[in-house]
Amino acid sequence: MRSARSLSPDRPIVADKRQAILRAAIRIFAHNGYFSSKVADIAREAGVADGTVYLYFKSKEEILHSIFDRSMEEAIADGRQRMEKISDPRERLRTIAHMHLDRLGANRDLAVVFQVELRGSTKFMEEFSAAGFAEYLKLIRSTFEDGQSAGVFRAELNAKVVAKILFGALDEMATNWILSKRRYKLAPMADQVLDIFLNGVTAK
Amino acid sequence: MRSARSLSPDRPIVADKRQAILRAAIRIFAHNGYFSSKVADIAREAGVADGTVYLYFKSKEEILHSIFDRSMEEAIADGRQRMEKISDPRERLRTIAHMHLDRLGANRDLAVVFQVELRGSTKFMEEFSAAGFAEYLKLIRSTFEDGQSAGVFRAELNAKVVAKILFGALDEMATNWILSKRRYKLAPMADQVLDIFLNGVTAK
DNA sequence: GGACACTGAATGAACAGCCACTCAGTTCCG
DNA sequence: CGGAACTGAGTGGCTGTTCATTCAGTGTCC
Repeated sequence: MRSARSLSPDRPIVADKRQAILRAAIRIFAHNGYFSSKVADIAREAGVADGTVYLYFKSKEEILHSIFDRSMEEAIADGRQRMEKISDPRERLRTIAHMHLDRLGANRDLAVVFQVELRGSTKFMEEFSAAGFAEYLKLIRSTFEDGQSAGVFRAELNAKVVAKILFGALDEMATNWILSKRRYKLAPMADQVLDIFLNGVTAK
Repeated sequence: MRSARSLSPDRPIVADKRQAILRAAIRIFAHNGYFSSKVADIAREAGVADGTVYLYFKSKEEILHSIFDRSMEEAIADGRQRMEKISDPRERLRTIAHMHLDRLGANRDLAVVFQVELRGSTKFMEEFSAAGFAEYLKLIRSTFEDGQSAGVFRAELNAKVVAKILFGALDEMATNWILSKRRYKLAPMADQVLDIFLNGVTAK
């Protein structure tokens, strides 16, 4: 190890602890719900003292925000990148849908936080909605509009509504998957949604 | 009025107070969120003392449950009744969708409770899901299956998934309507959803 | 090399505020 | 008068947040 840590001057192990706390919080929130989760539980799960949590986060609420921000940022960056290589609007929507369910399906705890905990108050909803969800809906919508311009999709449809429909359908798949006792793969549901959706919006 | 109340033997004004508390709770929950709502606030809004709330409800949580139970019961009874007069599966789904958004669109506070507050914890979600949502999904699903048998809808589609898609789309319309700053009518969105949905699932 | 001073990350006990729920007492009504 | 309905101040338990204290690691000076 030696003086390796002098490479990151001020905060040697910092990134790890922050990360550990976030990971712990996702698990705790998912299992107990945001409001029933105690900061002390998160600290224990992360292997740090209660006070340490407050060296990295201003409040319990900020932890929830950070979880959302990090994940959403990652997802959108990831998405934009994939979009660059695809030009067909139908394929683009297909990719978006798959990425959506892939991501949630890969981490059940995170999915619970996204599908349930983040929805639990208008206050949160408005904040989060303003931030990431809105942007995500816009991505779907503009992709759809491209398809309309290209004559692939029915021109008379309201793109904003169409975007909500696709999002809502995917969202319901995710929520149902979490609540279901049965264990099945989430990602493949995307194809069934797309089948109906694309069939419904494609210009003849 | 006089001795009219002796018609309901044991609890004269009971229904009124119970009703008042429920109504108050809907407003308070919608404005502050379930967890931030104080029982004292509900009591004040209902014009009763704190303790009175506990004469009618075992706990704060039971109030939330009652709101859900009453509304859902009413909605489903109402729905079944309307279904009797309609035989065409497409018309049935259209009616379900309209009733869904009509009901939520008619009472914003109740809509907030349903779309946001009831979704805020896996615990609630599981309980509620088990109860009413599941039954509602089943109603959609079996209506769709009738349509499949009749050759109206594509036979190769998984009815369970189709039901989730329709529900998810409607649900998203409602949630978006609540969160939106813009004021618009919710009910008409049903037609736009149905246009795409029916177009997507109809047998050619 | 080693003694000393310094730094700031980490700790966890203690605090302070909050609020669901209780219950002893009051009011109301027949 | 008696019982039922109602009241609302008080209580107990809980938990987010703070902060005095610790101490491993680092730099400085002789």
